[in-house]
Amino acid sequence: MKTGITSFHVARVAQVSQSAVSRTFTPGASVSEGTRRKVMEAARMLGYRPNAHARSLITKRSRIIGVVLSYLDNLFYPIALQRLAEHLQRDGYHVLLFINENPNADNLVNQLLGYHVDGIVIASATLSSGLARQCAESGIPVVLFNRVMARGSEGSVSSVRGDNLQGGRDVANFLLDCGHQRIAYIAGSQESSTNLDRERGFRETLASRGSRVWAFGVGNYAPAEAAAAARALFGKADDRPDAVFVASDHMAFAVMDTLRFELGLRVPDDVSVVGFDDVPQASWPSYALTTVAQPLDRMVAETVNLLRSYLRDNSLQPAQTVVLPGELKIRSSVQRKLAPIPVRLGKRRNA
Amino acid sequence: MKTGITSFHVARVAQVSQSAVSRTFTPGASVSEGTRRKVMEAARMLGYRPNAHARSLITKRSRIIGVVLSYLDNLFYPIALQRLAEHLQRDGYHVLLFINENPNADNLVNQLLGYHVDGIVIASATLSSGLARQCAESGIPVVLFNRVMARGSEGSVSSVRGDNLQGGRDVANFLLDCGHQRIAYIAGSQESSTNLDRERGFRETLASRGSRVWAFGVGNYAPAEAAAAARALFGKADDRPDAVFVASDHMAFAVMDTLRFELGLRVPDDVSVVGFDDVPQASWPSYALTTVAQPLDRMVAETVNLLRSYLRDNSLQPAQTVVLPGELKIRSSVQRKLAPIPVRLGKRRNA
DNA sequence: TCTGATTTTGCATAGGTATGCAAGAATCAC
DNA sequence: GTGATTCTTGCATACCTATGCAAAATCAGA
Repeated sequence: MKTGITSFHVARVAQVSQSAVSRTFTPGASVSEGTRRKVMEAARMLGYRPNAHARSLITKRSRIIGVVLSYLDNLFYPIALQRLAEHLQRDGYHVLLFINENPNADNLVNQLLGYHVDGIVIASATLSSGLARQCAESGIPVVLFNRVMARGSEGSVSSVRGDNLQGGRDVANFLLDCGHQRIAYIAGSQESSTNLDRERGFRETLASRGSRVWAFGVGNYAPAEAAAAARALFGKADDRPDAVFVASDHMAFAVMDTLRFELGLRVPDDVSVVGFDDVPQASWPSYALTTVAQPLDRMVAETVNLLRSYLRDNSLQPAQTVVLPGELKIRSSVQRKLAPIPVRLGKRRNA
Repeated sequence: MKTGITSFHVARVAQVSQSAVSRTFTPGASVSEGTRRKVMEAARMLGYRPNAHARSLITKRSRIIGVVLSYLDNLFYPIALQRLAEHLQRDGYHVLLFINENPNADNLVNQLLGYHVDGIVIASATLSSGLARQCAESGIPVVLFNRVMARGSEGSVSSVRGDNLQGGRDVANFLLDCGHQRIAYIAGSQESSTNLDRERGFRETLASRGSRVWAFGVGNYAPAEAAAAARALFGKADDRPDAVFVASDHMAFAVMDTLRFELGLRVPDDVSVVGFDDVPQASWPSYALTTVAQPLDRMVAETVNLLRSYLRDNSLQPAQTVVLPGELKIRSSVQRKLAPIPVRLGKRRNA
């Protein structure tokens, strides 16, 4: 029962030519109902499956999408990956997974190009932007997922992302509206565009309302580092922040645990906490984390749409940037020190 | 800058034959240092990469491993996937991802076989066992990850898994040793081998020590269903269980949240909770979940080892079953009602 | 310098499929 | 029944690389 059955074997059994077999398995090709039946019957008997490599060699389409990720322990990415793979599978495409362990991913992209993938989705925050451009130059559509190109190469590849800038603004407005005075920020990776945008929107809005970031730490999107940052910011009893915006839910959980179980602080009574992403755990009662929900479903759908449009006519289409609005999910991790005020109304009022 | 550069183009530029180009990119082939340099130089200039499809067409090795998963929201699987991909990448292999949405994965396996993958890892609990055997018959090594074949086809494919049976026993012994009397069980998917083994070890050990499962619910490995089961088991005030073993951490978190925030029960004071897997969250202070740690690293390493041995000499090797011991991680989600007793000592004592 | 051993190189082909082209079969209109 | 039209079919070839084989080049030894 070796896997050496080719279209020629099927052709012989079905008493037709190899072309007929090929056409039977090519959607839209011209085959009569009679031969189609004969071929299908023979193929079923022999256990024949068209060789995808031979097929893509001649059609120049592999029906494979390369996906680059750097870590999967933050649930945001596994869920995105799952949805993406499901979408693509429905269209007959499949995901070839690349884990970007060390920062220099140049070796990785070479392998990727060797597979002649039909498209590339980069959902990692640690890829060099030059690398992404190199992919685009090979004629393969590249979509950055939840990421934007570094300054200077914005126009070279497409990107789909949530509105991190506005998300940061919304958090700032919400915390000020709730009456918080000493607001801290715990950053993600300092080089990632997600963190930069969230931080900028946050800082600008605080400034525009006469406030500022009271204390600052860096978590690098790693829970352990975020916990350490929380210890540093909240360890001393005097002038402790009364609220903290953490650049991702994944870090925010670690921060909350550190505040509660290590430092003996209550959330939200002593400290309010806000996250970003709205991963499933954020809604679990243990955390009930107020957070900016990323429009994950729409992000995946837009990513697939972009790829589809590039694949349909592979003429050089201009790179597109899709920015989708998020939504502030208000849960009980933030204390309302002032009487409830409709969010986003008192925009010019001082805190 | 199209991607149509072949070994012939490189050969012309480097003033050598196409064979020389091919040999330069084939490890171990016979090329002189001079031609190798010329070829590498020309390849670099033209941006040449060997076409993986043409290569696998002739070598009959795709260097692709198909991985079948059905869901990624339980962190156990994304982390396993990441480790697996990293291991394989180091060996020059890559992961082609298949998400098994609907139970009838027959369509899925056809596509898989079409890619002529070098191996298949099935890490999903919802694949039909007949399907797995069909893969094995095609001459492609199959490894079941964290899963065992259904009865009747045990010998057809290899499997790597933690010792679920012993894990269930350990939990039973530990809960009895701690003095619990009314012990409940919330099951995973009733068809999955993981759940069946955990449940069997648990029940048998309870029985051998004169106890039994006091109450029973089914969570199907889904947090929402597990929460519903917890409501049903603990909703009434009289004869409430004093401990519950939940078949996975992922469900156990939902159970703990339901107990604490919906039913107003304290963990572990009112109810002790034990999980299975030891995903990262289990050690977070909010849960501090006592659980059976799966030997994830060793499971991945053994999976890669099995695949490697099959790939090295593709003669038909017998299917192997690797069972790796887990470890009970004792945290604060279980109350010790009796004086501390060394675990696993009083095995024959009645509860 | 010559001989034999060894390494390097090029030629030619195989691997499995899709597809343009022309010929053959079927259908249709009359 | 005939000619025009559309559908099917088979032939031949292209896609790109790896590799067996034999010729050529290089090397070692005297």
